[in-house]
Amino acid sequence: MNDLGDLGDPGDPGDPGAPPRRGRKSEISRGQILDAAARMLRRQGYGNTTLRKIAEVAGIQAGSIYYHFASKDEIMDAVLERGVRAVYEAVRDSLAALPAGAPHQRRIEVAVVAHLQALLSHGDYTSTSIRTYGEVPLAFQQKSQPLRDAYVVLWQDLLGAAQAAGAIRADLDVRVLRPLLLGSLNWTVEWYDPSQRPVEEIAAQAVEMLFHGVLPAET
Amino acid sequence: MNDLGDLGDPGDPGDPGAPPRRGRKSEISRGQILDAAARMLRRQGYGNTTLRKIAEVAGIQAGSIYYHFASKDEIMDAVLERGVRAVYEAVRDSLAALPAGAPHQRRIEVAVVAHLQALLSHGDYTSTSIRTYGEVPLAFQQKSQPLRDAYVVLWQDLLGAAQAAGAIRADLDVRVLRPLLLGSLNWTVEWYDPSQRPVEEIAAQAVEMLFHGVLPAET
DNA sequence: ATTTCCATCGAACGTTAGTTAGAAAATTTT
DNA sequence: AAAATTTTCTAACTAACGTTCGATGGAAAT
Repeated sequence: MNDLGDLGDPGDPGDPGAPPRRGRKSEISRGQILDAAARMLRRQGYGNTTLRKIAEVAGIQAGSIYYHFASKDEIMDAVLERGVRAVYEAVRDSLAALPAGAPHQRRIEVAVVAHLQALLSHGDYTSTSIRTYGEVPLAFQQKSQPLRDAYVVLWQDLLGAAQAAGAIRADLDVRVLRPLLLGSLNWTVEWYDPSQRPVEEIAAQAVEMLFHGVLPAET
Repeated sequence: MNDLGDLGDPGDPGDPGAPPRRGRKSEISRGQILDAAARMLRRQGYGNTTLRKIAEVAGIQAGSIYYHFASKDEIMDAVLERGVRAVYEAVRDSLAALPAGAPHQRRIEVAVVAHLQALLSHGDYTSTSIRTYGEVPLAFQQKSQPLRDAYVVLWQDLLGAAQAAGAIRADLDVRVLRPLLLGSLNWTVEWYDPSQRPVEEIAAQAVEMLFHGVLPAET
């Protein structure tokens, strides 16, 4: 639910005994600001996204944002983290939902589908966290770095275990395979159009290509 | 040499009889400005790249930039176009250098290698044209659009012809295959580290995966 | 040595950015 | 309904932005 709660230090002045009062309206505005920010960040990047434009989209005044966030950077941070987290948790959970001892091939397939699904359905947050991450000041690249690293490790383990078990060709370097695969998936945010094809179709073809390649079977 | 000459409309006021004077120093500064701009654009995106920072990196004063370029947008434009052009021409030329009637599989392999090679060796220009393109005002997304479209058509034809000839599985949709493949290659600008592996190695593995997939051969 | 042109500087312009703070409006509590 | 609190607005500040322009340095041409 409150998938932002664990980074909301600013609203918590160090009084753990006090319940969060009553204020309900605040949550709504906060959400609208984040939605507006994510949308603008995705389309115009970090430097071109101004607080005044975010405020306009969110339907409030620029100064009012500071009631909810301490700075522009804090908004960026929240959007970025939410994006990675959505993808990370989707993949992690879909793997956990698999019966123990599921074949490696099936695990990889499930992870690919979950990654794509999360990426393309959470819209602006995930797209932003992919497109905008590289151009954001190092200071808060580092903030979401642990989560990003954990995600890399997740895939590395997944693929590494598969190769160790003989489910992936031994002549391929998993350290190259992984970024090539994830790059292919991540790039979909640049071209995928939901009105053209369902996500499942893209996912299915990606899995098919990944496993068997594009050459015709040699019958 | 002057690989920018064919887009240099601004410096060409419509007097084709006049030789370009003598000014040689100007070309140097112009190049330094572009290099600096490409580097900053890649790292900080469009909105965060300021003329003053570009000037600082180029070793001149902010105002001096206007002797060489009419506006900030013109610099962006030049960097962006140079990036796509480098990749487009590399792939086109490497295909043209192939003996007529080369097998489809070989043609695809050559194109992949050329794309990756150009992408990762031209550094900041190509990276910028990939990372920054999406967040730039529509006004001059359109300026390099024809070139980008031409590049898409090139790949579409390459892959389409291969499939028509039976060199690519008939059950795959080339309209999905193409962006998945190019996405995989384009994403390398985000992770590739020249000090770790030569480009050729990445290219070789990408081709191998593309053709045969990651599953072990069923012997 | 002087003139001529090229390239750069330096200081300023108007604008807009993120941010702040006190007043005003909504909302909730009593 | 009044009081207390939460949320928003308004108006301003400073800093930095892209840009302009006259003055200035330096190299080539006379």
